[in-house]
Amino acid sequence: MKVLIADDDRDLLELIAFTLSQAGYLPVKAPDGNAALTLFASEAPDLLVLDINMPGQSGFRVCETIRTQSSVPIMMLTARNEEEDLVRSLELGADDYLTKPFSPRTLLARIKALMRRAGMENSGPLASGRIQLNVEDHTVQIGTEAAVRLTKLELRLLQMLLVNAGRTVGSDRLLVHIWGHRNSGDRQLLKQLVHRLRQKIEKDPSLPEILQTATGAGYKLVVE
Amino acid sequence: MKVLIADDDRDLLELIAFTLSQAGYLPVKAPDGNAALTLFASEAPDLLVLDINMPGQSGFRVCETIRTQSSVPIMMLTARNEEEDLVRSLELGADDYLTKPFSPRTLLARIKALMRRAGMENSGPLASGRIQLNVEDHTVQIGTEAAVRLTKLELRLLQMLLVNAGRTVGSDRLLVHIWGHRNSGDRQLLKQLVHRLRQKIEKDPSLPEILQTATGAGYKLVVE
DNA sequence: GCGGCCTGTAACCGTTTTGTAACCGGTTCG
DNA sequence: CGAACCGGTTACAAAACGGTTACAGGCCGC
Repeated sequence: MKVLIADDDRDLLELIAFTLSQAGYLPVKAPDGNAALTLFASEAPDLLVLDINMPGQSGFRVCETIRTQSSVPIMMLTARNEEEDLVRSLELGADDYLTKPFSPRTLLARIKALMRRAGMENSGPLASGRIQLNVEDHTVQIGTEAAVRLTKLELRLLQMLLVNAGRTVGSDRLLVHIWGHRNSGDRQLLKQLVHRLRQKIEKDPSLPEILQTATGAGYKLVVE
Repeated sequence: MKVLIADDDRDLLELIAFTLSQAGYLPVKAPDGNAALTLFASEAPDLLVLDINMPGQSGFRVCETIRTQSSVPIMMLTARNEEEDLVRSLELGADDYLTKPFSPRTLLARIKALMRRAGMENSGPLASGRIQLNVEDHTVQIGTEAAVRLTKLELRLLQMLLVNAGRTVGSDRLLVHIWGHRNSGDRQLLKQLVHRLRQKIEKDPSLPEILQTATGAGYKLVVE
């Protein structure tokens, strides 16, 4: 499993590469953004770890560029005071992020989680029961119904619920996953998003069968 | 969710414990490193918060020792000028750190993040005897009965009682755990909450078999 | 620039949850 | 005995929550 790491901090780059090779991955090292793009093309890694702050091409740019051609999982690295950038990263298509400093253990755990989440060997449609989510072209198909087009946010919501299909996902977790850190009291956004998604995927949106409410806790997907 | 806190600063220890109990965690307090190790063995907490500077065993040592036997998430606390120790801590397997002073809000956010990362956000159903508490979607199942939905406060109460199943839990402790510090005379709230919970989980709420009263002391859960 | 979606924001409504008060019966103790 | 206290219960008010409607600004393709 190849992992491309891009960071201009030499020490950190080596540390990460070492950690990953210890864990059985094949690290590919890029000291800046341009190298990252070149190596991405030549090495075809299975996962990317991008620092945001890099000379020349920022991690942002790299992420943006790569997302135009691939849905490979991307993890961003960021310093503690760049949290607004985070939201932008997620919007650009990054899948997870880590705030520096972090422990090698943590990085490893998150990378594993990302691989698992991405399904890795199967980067195609994410499915569970009668729900089939096609991440690439933003559509879902429920049972034998016609496929429905989703917006970016609806996709994120459904993705998170589908990964945890059958189990309740807390509102806070959803908020963080969909919008990045947000004023914690902002339940209205989630309320809205759930409502809009239900209009699209439920037979009778006022009696939800798929996207159910766990009052006081969160929402869950019923997939039988 | 039990959290072991080790700090020799009494005030800070109490503050952290209070903050965590407010947030629904079960704090366990250790005034020094040795106590931390003892309590770690006896209480089996789900997360550790360790101050680095402590008389006797430093947080450092404690971290090292515990890592030899467990991969429980560890957060280190450090004063501003101890940053070198930090790096060593992280290398030793700590998962995150906070620099003093910090706000309770911050601590809480980081602890939550840590739990999530460790994948123990919803550490599955907490069970004892015939009582099965599902924290993630706020339900309990008693024996083979249908699962019952609980409110946030009912969940906290039952959680506290279940963790101490069979033993009496004092009213004051319950009050603190559920509402945080409160006008101490406010037993009415607890009375109410117990009453409401009994309506949901007891076969005959007027003859409680599960949630029993220890007159003058508190309540306890009978799980046989 | 226009019209279309997508997203964020506010307001309203009915329901659930939580807080507060009052009453009841039992026990304790001066 | 009677006042004080305790826990259980009933009743009601206040606050929070979730669903819904409506609307405005942003963005994109035409």
